[in-house]
Amino acid sequence: MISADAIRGYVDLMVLSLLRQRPSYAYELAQQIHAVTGAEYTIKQTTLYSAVKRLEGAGLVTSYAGASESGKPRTYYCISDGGLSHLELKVAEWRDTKSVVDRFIEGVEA
Amino acid sequence: MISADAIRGYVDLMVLSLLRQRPSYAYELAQQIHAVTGAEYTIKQTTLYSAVKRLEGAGLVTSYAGASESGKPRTYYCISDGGLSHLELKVAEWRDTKSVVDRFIEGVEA
DNA sequence: TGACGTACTACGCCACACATAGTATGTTCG
DNA sequence: CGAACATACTATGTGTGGCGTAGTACGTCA
Repeated sequence: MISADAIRGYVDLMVLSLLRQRPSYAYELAQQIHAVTGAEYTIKQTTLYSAVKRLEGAGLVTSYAGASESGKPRTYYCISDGGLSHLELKVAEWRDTKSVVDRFIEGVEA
Repeated sequence: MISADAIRGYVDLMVLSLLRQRPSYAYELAQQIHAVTGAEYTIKQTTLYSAVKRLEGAGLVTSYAGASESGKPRTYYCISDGGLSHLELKVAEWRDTKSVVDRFIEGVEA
């Protein structure tokens, strides 16, 4: 089980990388995150909804009104060009962070 | 350069892993972090001092009054047994987090 | 003598993940 | 038939951790 503290700062990266594959809506993104993490991390609804709004406010995703199969309105999100470059930056930073943290824990038996 | 957001949540891990090797004091820990990260991350004094106090409050490190070469008082910190087990837990969690985040960014060119 | 390095403290801010709570419709099943 | 459950989303507030800003105090060295 992965704590919120451990994942903090990487929700945006998760959302953007999912939206990079195809447009989606918040509720589905939550399910995908659950699935991709192998149920190791279950994002809270509030966390995810505020994340997508933050990303939209930053121009990294765009939204459009769609509908579910049953006709219920549903908000879809789509990654923007800015979102794509942001994602690449974040991925690069993630790689740096990994190598740096790993340097500290070398020699620590887990 | 690694942002504070990227490293957030891992300062404790860095400090504990340094103290695992030998006792040290806050100012030196900051220099070590700078060195180990290859200057990619420079921790702020306030961040570090609050981190060691937090760790001490949690019983993960103990402190003792020492002195610098010039005789100036200096506070040394030493990892406790609790700190060692906490470090191992954090390292395990870090490995989980790495594999989970990596699953998202597979296929993203950096 | 004054700039720089060492060693540390105090106070407050802000972002992000979360807690808690609620709305509203659709589906399923006993 | 109705009650639980899933879907899809909103509103408001809290807490933690890293940082900004600021200041203290001593030592060394040019």
